[in-house]
Amino acid sequence: MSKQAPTLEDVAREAGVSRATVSRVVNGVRNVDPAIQKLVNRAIERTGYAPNRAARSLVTRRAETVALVVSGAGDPSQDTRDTQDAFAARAFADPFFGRVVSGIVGYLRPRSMHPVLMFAESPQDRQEVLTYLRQGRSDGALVVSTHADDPLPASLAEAKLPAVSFARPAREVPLSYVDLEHRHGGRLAAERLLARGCRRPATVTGPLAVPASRERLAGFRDTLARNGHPHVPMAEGGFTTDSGIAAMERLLAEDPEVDGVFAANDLMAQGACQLLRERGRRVPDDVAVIGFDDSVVARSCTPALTTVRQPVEQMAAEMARLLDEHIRLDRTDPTCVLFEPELIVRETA
Amino acid sequence: MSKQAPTLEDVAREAGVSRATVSRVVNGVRNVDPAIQKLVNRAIERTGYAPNRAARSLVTRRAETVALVVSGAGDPSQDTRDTQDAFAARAFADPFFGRVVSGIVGYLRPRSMHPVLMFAESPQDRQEVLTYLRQGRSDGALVVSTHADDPLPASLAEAKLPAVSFARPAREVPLSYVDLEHRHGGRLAAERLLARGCRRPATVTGPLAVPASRERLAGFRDTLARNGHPHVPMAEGGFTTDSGIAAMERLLAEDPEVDGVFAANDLMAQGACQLLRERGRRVPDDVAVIGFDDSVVARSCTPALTTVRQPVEQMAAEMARLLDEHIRLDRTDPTCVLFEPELIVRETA
DNA sequence: TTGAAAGCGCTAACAT
DNA sequence: ATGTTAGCGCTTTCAA
Repeated sequence: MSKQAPTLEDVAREAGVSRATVSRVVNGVRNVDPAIQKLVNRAIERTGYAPNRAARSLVTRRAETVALVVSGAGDPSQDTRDTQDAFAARAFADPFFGRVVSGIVGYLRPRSMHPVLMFAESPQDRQEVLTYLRQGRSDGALVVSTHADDPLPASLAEAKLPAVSFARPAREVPLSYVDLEHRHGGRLAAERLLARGCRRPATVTGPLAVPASRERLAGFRDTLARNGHPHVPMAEGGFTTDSGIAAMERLLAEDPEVDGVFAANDLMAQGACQLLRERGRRVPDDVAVIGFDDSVVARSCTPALTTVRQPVEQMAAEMARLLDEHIRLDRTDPTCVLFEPELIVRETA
Repeated sequence: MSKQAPTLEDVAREAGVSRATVSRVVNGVRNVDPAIQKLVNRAIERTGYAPNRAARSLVTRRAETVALVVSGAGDPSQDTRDTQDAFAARAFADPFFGRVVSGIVGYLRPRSMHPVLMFAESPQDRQEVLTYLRQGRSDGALVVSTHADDPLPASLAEAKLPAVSFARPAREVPLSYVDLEHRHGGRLAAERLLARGCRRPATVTGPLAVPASRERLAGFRDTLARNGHPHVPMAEGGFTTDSGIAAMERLLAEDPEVDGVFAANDLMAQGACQLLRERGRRVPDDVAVIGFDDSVVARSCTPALTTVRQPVEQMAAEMARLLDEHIRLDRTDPTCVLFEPELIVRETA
């Protein structure tokens, strides 16, 4: 820098008061004479003062920053640079992630906290996250796991670092999380198909390693079983459009007469619709399709997707709120907050 | 915290050396006796020491953090919470953004620098970004503008804050940037269509307010004009699949005989393909389609998209490298780095 | 209500 | 090669 940034000292001199007083004004502490307050504010303006975060953090012990960690399964063998890059891109490919960020930023920003983006795929990566937090670079972590057996939540809990996870950690880990009543979501989908008079329902599931996938499936199946459908054809997908296409193809091979499909997310539902049309089925007249999430594609694709809404933004905001609470209260018992899904009826079912 | 985090002092005591020596070991400074080094490292391990970032930043004047700013047009009237949330989600909806993040993280991470995510849509937001940087919370900014007339680059330049923009700032701003030779990209697409023997080419452009869109169009048009196609039907899109569908519909209305389409990004190309098939055209037999970007959808959609590749990850990494350089050299002249597009031939053309 | 002063944990210049 | 020491800019008792 050509010119040194102005410090509290400079402002104090300019205003003819002490550092402490300026600090009080800056931090909005009461017990400051309004006249002096004005004086100081003017001095701040004149000098163009901006408080140095490092100095403040050093004493407050707060970074006013949280880590937003996208954490994968963590096969150590895959730890190449290529995979890592792809990992980041893949995470962002799902519209789901944009909504998570949206909700988090919505909460953090008014509190002038900021999210630091981190990707953790390998054990080293995860170690780095821990070190990062222990250095106080961020006050806590918001974790979005892409795999069921992500070991990060456990490490975080063990290190007693403030953290909140999106979705319940797979193993029993004493960590706060927000989640959806996935089972209810599956039930809503089943009920809708039944109400439409579907006689041959089937489902495209998410990766069965993911608990959410299993629960959506369970809710769907149980409801159908209770209504005279003991066996429901299913095909596992990978939450991508492509995998939805492939899964639908298998479903059609198993039962060419399917007339109702529940896909465990919108991307796969979209893929299913696409394949059905290619195979000459009209949606929803021949086959009804229900998605999950109510992501942006649900609204924008044609025909518009009937889907089970997951209030991702709200969930993400709640995640941030919980973390904030843990940080400020310095230690809180693990809390979990569950959200209810909602059926959004559009054109496909 | 129940237990105070160990400090340099603690480690020094444990190892029986001075703070300075521990600091040297931690920072890998030479001139340290290997024996003592070992001693210190053991002490670090025993105490579980992690250097406090705030303290270090206070003296080094580095946050080891950069702001990754997604910056919009900034109509002050739209400054509602809803719009903001949508803004974040929208930015992430484009696979382009995931690639940018990928490239940036790929560069930053090995240098243990971290990106802080920020969205700037309103004037207040932009002011916040400036304040944030002036507080030293990040060492510089990587700016991805979603609109041509984004005023942030100018403010950054004026404040002499280290910053690099993705794409040339609209007005003449003395700021570093990386960009693509968009014109060449348009030319590649035109040449491909000509080589295939297309006689009635048309194009779906990006938003014409975006310089990149205009340049791709210019390159496409100029090349065709030089080859006997003075007039080329065009329809403006908005870089989304939907807008691609709508634009293709208009194009078909203007000339039902089109046999070659250049779309200014892959999402729109995908939309165009979709509509063409719905209208009974085979792709590429009846109509050839060329996209732009070579994003993940290009590879995954069927038929796979022939497209003009933009090396987004490399560009983003270069952006980070430039910023890093500016930060370390403390002041560098604005630099621009241009990348060359490349035609990727797949199935649609 | 305001000021003086201690100290947060670290790096770096200087001394040894 | 190692130790001593002076701050970095801020918040926060404690006095006044």
